[in-house]
Amino acid sequence: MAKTNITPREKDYSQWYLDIVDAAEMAEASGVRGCMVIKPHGYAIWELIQAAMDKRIKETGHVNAYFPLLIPKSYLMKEAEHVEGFAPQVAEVTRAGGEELAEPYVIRPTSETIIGATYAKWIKSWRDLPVLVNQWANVMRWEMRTRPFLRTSEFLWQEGHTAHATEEEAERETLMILHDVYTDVVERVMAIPVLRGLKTENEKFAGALRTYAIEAMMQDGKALQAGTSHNLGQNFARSFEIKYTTPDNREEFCWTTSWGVSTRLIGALIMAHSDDDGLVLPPQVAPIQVVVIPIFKSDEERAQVMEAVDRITADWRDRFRWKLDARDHLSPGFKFNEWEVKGVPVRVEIGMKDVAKGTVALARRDVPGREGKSFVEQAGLTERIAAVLEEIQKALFDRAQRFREEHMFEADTYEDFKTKVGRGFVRVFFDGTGEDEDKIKSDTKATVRVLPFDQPEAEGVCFYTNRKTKRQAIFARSY
RNA sequence: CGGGGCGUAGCACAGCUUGGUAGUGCGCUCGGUUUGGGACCGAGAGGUCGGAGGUUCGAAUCCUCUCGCCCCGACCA
Repeated sequence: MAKTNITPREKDYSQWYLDIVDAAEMAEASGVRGCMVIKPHGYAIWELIQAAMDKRIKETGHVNAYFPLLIPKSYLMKEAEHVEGFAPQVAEVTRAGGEELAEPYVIRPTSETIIGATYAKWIKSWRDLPVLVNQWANVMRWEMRTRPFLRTSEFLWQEGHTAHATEEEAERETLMILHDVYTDVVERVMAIPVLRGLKTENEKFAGALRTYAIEAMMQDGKALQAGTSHNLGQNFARSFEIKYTTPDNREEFCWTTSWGVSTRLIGALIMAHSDDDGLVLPPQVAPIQVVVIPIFKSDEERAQVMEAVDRITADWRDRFRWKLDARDHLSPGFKFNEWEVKGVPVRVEIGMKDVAKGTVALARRDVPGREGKSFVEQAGLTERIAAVLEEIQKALFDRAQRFREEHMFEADTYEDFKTKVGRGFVRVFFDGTGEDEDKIKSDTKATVRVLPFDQPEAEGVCFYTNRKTKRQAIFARSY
């Protein structure tokens, strides 16, 4: 009998992804085109990511607030580049209360405009700055083609919006979020290594001066933009008249930023770590870190096994997120598979043999099969599990990093580039224009993911234009 | 919006060509036996066959219209 009904990655990566989402009960289709129901297991993962992000957002001086779902259409129209970028994706509300509205509302695709209009009222003096606000919200962008978590018409995210007195301060904020919040959470909590850098003009946020991003590599060698941080310059400040009076009584426009990560991170989590048996979760974002499966035949055995379970789990309450699976109509084998598919990092099996020997069976999700299963003493089990959870967290990051290194290429010529770009990231000297990027994209489906922060000292030759340049870019196909 | 496909039980599908009692597997309910890698036996519940119209003695099946969904391509956190 087949172990799972999950399509192997090698056969069809895209179907594998959909199968994982379904089998692990993370999300399902809804009655609304392009919108998913996030099921409890998927949502619990989101809550853990959210908690880690929220903690760091607050530690870095920001506060949470909430702005409306609906935005007057005229607001969206104010920033020219912004309108052009978002107009095709915006849903509008034209009727309410049984009547045609005098001015339509748009359902927010992002909140720069309504927050800009608000900040114009909040900010009068240099003493009011900086304004450091974040909101957790849903947004809607009408997408032609959707995939659970990776791209849905409605998605959940956080969007930070800050206003500053100087360009330098806004730039510092933009980079601080990228490094200290986004990279920290994605690498340390989600165990996904990221590349950091600047987006090209082609790839930046509509209305931004500059966009910085973290990019993660998926197991099929494609890139996933995992978070973006924008220095908006004075673009929105001018459109919305976000102005302040300086200490020497001059009126100046503010410098604003915005930055966000979304439920797409759950897609990254799946595609970075999971295998053909199901979801694999880093312990820090696992809703259940340890599952205990008791095994017994008679009521008498049950009593003995459960007594041992109570004993070994007595001090777990504040240590682990754990669950006892005592459902007695299901076989142990069924339960093993079910919790594996759902990505639970550690499984403890305990039956009569263990009761007799004072042991348990301990299985690691990141090491499938017999290899990941060992028999350990009940004494000291709590500490042992704590250590194993840390090992798994580290092992997943190391594995993902190794994978990325193995799929990181360099290319000197366009021909060479073409042979490599389908397999991973390609780092090249590049001084091409936006038109060149478009051409490369239509030829190869690859785009500049980032102009990495770690640029070389030495000059090289652009792989596309053959001109000398010091600028390097990382190209990849992306989600 | 173009190209392709599909709507039959909670899910996956067969039945349609050639009209005649609506089926199979999984799941679900009940009873019993089971339980160290997806247990088994028995009994049972569950359907306006996407919708509307038409042809016919009779339509899941044939015809017309309609609605919805999925996949592939053009947009994107």
